[in-house]
Amino acid sequence: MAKKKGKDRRSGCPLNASVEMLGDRWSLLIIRDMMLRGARTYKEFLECYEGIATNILANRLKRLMAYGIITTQPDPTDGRKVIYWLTEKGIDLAPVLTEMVLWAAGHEETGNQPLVKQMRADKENFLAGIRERWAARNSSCA
Amino acid sequence: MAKKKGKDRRSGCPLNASVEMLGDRWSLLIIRDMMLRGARTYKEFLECYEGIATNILANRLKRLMAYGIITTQPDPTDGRKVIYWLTEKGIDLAPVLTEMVLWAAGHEETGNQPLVKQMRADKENFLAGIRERWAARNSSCA
DNA sequence: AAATATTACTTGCAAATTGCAAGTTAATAT
DNA sequence: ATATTAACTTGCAATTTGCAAGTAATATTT
Repeated sequence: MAKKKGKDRRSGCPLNASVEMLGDRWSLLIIRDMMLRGARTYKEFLECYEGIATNILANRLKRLMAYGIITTQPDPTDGRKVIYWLTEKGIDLAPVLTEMVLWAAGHEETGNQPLVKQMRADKENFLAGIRERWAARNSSCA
Repeated sequence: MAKKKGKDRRSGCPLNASVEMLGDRWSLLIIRDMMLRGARTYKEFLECYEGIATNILANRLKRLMAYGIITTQPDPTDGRKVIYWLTEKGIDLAPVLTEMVLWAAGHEETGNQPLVKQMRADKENFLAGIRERWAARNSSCA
């Protein structure tokens, strides 16, 4: 909730905004877990095996909300849980994530080759699928 | 030159590699300055108006080199200067940057609208242009 | 209904990273 | 010869991170 200092001098090129919002070690991974793995609760994020610290997770979720990339809603069936959703702005990051995955896969030995293959084989179709699943989930809980 | 701890537990999905290499406030901006603005020397990076600290810049350049994203070469006409180049792996990040710019432009008010328009109008062509200029520069100095 | 467990956090503190200012070194320009 | 420039490095304070240990509000179990 600080982050007020360097904003002005980095406002020239569009990429600055993206880096401001996503340029850290965790934000994109959280978004990936929501987009690709169906993670929706705090606990699920913690368990997504990357070993993020709980205070950092809380902080990043707040930031992503502040940037309008995710929203929350209490779980109607369990009052303890909070459900995190990708907003439209959030799901619109799918092409970015896809290109990042494809880039890494093209230059490193990476895991989850089936996913990579699917992305490479038909990117547009892959992206359409992601958005479809997102829309379906959204409509079923609105 | 540290960065040895969390590597193992984040090696499952391809995105982890990308975030490991690029997930910070500066790396992508440096790459953008090379790709889009023709920055090639230490001084040019410092002057690219984002206000990066000089020690951080040195550190990030080292990291990007260690990851094979950039290389160096002494300037043949001025022994003080070091020229930084994007490798093929580096220029392959163009689609990632482009998607990031387009994403931000679609959801925020961002600067450099002409660039955004060009990207949106014909993404493939825009990317081809970037790669072409890169190849041209490379061949003229190899 | 009381005790236990779960979920989503917060807090405190040490360790690592960042940012700023001020060097340093080697090569060029004057 | 002297001053300037380019590419860093160093020292140190401030911020951020990561870990361990809470806490508060439900839900579940006995």
